[in-house]
Amino acid sequence: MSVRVRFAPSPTGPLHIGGVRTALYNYLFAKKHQGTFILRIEDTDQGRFVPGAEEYICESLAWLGIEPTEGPTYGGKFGPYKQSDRKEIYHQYAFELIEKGKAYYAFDTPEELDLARKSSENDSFKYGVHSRMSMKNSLTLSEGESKTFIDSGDYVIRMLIPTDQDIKINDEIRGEVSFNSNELDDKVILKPDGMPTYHLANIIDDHLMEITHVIRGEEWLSSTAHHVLLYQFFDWNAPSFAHLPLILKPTGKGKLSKRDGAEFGFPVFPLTWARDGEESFPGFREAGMLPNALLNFLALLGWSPGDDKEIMSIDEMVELFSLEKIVKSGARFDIEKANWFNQQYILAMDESLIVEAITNQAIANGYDLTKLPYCVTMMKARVNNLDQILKDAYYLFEKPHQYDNDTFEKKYKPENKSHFNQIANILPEIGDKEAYETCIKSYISDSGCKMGDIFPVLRIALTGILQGPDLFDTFSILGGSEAKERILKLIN
RNA sequence: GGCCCGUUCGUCUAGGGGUUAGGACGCCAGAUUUUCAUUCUGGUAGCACGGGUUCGAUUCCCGUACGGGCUACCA
Repeated sequence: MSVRVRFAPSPTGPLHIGGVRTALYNYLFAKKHQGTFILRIEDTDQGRFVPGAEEYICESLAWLGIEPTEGPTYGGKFGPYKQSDRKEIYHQYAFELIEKGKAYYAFDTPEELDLARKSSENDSFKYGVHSRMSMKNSLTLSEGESKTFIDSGDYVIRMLIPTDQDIKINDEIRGEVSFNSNELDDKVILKPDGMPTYHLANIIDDHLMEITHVIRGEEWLSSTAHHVLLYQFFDWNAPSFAHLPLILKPTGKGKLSKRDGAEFGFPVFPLTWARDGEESFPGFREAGMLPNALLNFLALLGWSPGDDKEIMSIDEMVELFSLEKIVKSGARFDIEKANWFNQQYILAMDESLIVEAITNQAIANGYDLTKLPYCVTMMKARVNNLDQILKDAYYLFEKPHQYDNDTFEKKYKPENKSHFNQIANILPEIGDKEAYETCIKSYISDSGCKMGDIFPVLRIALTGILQGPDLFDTFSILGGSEAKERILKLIN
């Protein structure tokens, strides 16, 4: 049987970075086994539906290069791939469970359930084996009473959890995990609006779509017992389960979430999410992160190939990937390491592609595009994300905004003023790095002044700061008259 | 609170009954560079604790502690 895995996000907003990793692992696993990677949209909660979220998910996967081959916009013969389009299917199976005596109607109002919870100790109320007979449902009410509720459509369907049963799950990552059914609640599987809950929809779809491996976050581990039971109710074979460790906040206190980006100062979404009248979130793409660097970093957050290999292409990851190598414990998100990966990818990237990538930014700033290739050559080893190049090297395109006065005062000796004037005057109008280097160095040796007195000041004159690319490269890209102007401006 | 899962340098991890416990990020130092960055070299730092099992446990078992997840008519 060929491997079929699915990534099943719900369109409630932008796709979180943890979701991206789940998608990645599913993708790697599918490719590794020449299987199929499927996208399924889990939009059973109409109240949480966010327009544009589905498009965002697809765009993110496309940007990262881990696209599904089956899904809403990708086609496939197991559709529809959006759960809201499968409502009737779930109905049919929910009623089948009622007929089989594996589920029942419940009529308790949300207020009544709330009350039951609040009046229990520590909110320990559970709608299950010990409490269902004192609640309002088709098990406790007369047939007539039940029928009245059912006819009015005011009901939910709950799964009937068996008593005293051990449910064992053989997780691909964690090994055997077991639950006792007495601790499980009678989960709602069909809501009053006619939509299924995640639990029902999920197992029906996985079965119908012939999913062989369910690879998802650890937050699902607890409810897997319910899912296994549901498979048993239907007499279906359950797929294999693999529950991934969670990606934690940098502090380790809790899983990384939506607003942690603002809290810790880095994106937690692949693409920027900005909608009118909505809270917006920055994305890695817009922050200058390369998709393969992000993937590489994410892959290693919870998995390792078993040796010391760290920089890997997607193909290499596919080759090396295995569920057994996935780590069991949660991993903190470390932006420093993500930046390092990005830097490595920038260093290895073809320079013409970098130029291409930052051209729009240069146009927006009104910069001279002919300088871009040279600028990239000079700057690429000095940044760890793409949009930092033009931010850091703005002085190659416009006059310095400000000067490092402390250093200037420390390095500039008024008695050298004439030397700077001289240098400014002998600069060739155009020339390569060597031309400027020869010109200035020979002046220095002829005049007997010290490099240490001259270079730092020239650097500040040209760029405003002390650190940056090679001084003579900077002269070359700026040209003689611009350099002269900047030198004269500073020393006068 | 209950149930479930986890715990190797600050972080991501390799390893696994006998190892100088390995790598990477970060940090520190040195080399290179007119500066910064890159690159290179070196350094810092770890098996949560307590009991077993064993000739020997970081590794296996049991507890404890700590951390995380779930505990909805959300996914």
